[in-house]
This record gives sequence, structure tokens and C-alpha cells, in this order.
Amino acid sequence: MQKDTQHLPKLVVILGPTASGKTGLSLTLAKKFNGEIISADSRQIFKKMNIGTAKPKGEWRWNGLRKTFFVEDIPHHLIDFLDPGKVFTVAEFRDKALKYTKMAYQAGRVPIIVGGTGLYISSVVDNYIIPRVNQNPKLRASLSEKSNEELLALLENLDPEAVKIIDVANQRRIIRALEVCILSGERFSKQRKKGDELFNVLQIGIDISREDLYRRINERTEKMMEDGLLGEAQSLLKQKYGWNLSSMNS
RNA sequence: GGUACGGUAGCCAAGUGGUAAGGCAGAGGUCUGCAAAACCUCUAUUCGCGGGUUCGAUUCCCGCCCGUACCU
Repeated sequence: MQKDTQHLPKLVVILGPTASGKTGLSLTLAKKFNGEIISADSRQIFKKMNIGTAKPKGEWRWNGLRKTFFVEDIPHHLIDFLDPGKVFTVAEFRDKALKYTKMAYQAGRVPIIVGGTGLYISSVVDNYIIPRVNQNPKLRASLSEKSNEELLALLENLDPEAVKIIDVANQRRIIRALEVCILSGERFSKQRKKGDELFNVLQIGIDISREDLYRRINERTEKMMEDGLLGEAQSLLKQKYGWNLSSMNS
């Protein structure tokens, strides 16, 4: 059912695969319509990882009372701000992204969400209500010693509904459901919801043929090597960021 | 030239006289606190080539081609 979203604040969303030209398009639109960019890229959030993530070149400048990353004079949010040793999650993305859209409206500007991380985008476009339970490494570790069958048995006890809605072969999902139930004392299936739409969304998908895309990715990779991808990787390794960090998966 | 070992999917690789494990890559799909992730499904009518033995060979035998190591 198509809900009437005309009265809602406007939000532009640009999504597409790697190297499809999102960055270029977003800058053009932002300049034309007084926009402000919110990056939805699970890799470009990290500092010190510039070449490998194809992060657009920019600089941190004072923007009113806060420092902001500017690319060609367009403010960018949720980019180049996190230490590569840290973990970042959808929930945090959603909270921050919503905050930045609000700030953009207050400044009379149009927020433009740009990125390749689909889940991040749907978390705000589809307004996911994500259970507010932080991840608990100890609990996760102890649960992950059990088999999926044992975990499912536990979950069946705590929240039978959850067993029906999650991927029962995916241990990560079972553990998260258990984590939410155990730590909050409430059912995971009750907390995981989709809220009403928050924005009048203009979604722009970038369509590109597979051949063109592969060609562009190859060109980009060569460019990365020229720009010193290896050097960047080595310097990160030297700073004791191991290959096992989620940020190093590129 | 001789001896030894090897030649299995795009790559790596197991295997058996009875009709081809697995991993990676690739394709498709799922997704609510790790999403460039995790999970699910699919992907060799065929085992270097040609003969032979056999009911049946990728597996045994013979020849050839190619690779690697060592020897003269």
C-alpha cells in the first residue's frame, strides 16, 4: 500500500554497487539543490582508510560549532570518523543518520543519503525499529560454543515467535535474538519492528551493466594501486590493526 | 637420453574397479546491533590424449603429449 508521504520531509537516497558513480552524482545533486551528504558506506566510516575504500577526498573543517568533513565544499556525515579498530553497527548508523537529517532540515538543506550498504539505507528508509540492546561480547562468546540446535532450543523457550522469523541456519542471527531476549527480558520478536515512514523519499538507483561495472572496478583498482593501496595497508598493519578486524576485510 | 613423481571445474585440491569430496572464485537468494559480514541454494554427463583388460575404468595395463625434481 502506497502511503501518502507528501507531507513528510524530503530525503534523497542514492544507491548502487561499488564504483557505479554514486559519489559523482551525489556531489552534483548536492551542489544543485543545496544538499548535505550522509554516507551509508560501512567501510568509508573508518579513518585512515582512504584509498582502499575509494573515499572521496575531503577535509575536516569547522562548520558552526562542530567539525565536519567537506568534499568539494559539501558537508559529508558518517564518513572518515571512526578508528579502524572499532565496530560500527546498523543501529548506530540509523541513530546518527536520523540525527544528521534533522540537522540538515534545521539548516534548511536537503539530506542526501549515499552509499552501497543496503542495510544501512533500509534502516532509515524503511524505519527499522532495532531492539535497543547492545551487543555483549561475553554472552556472545559463551553462546557461540553451543550448537545451533541447542541455541534454537533456548530461543524456542524464550521467544517461540522469533524462531519463526529468523534464519535458523545462521548462528549469528540466533545469538542476536537470544542476546536481546536475555539482556532485555523481553521478546526479540516484539522489539523488532518497522516503524511508519519518516521521509518523503526520492530514491535514485544507479543502473549499470555488468560489463561496464567490472571495467570501472578494474580501472579503480589499478588507480588504487597507483595511489598507494599497499602502502596504506602496510601502515595500518604496522599500527597493530590486524587483518582480522572487520575494517580490514577489503 | 634415463629415473621418479604428477596432469581432476576459472584456481587450489581429495578420491575410488561401480559411475566425481571439499575450499576459493563466480551466479542467485535471505537479511533489523559485525552487512565489503553471516547464512542458504546452484555451479565437471566428466578426471591430459589414444588404445587395451573388464559386465563396468577417473581408478589397472600399454603408448604418446605436457609439467616438476633428480641423474648421466
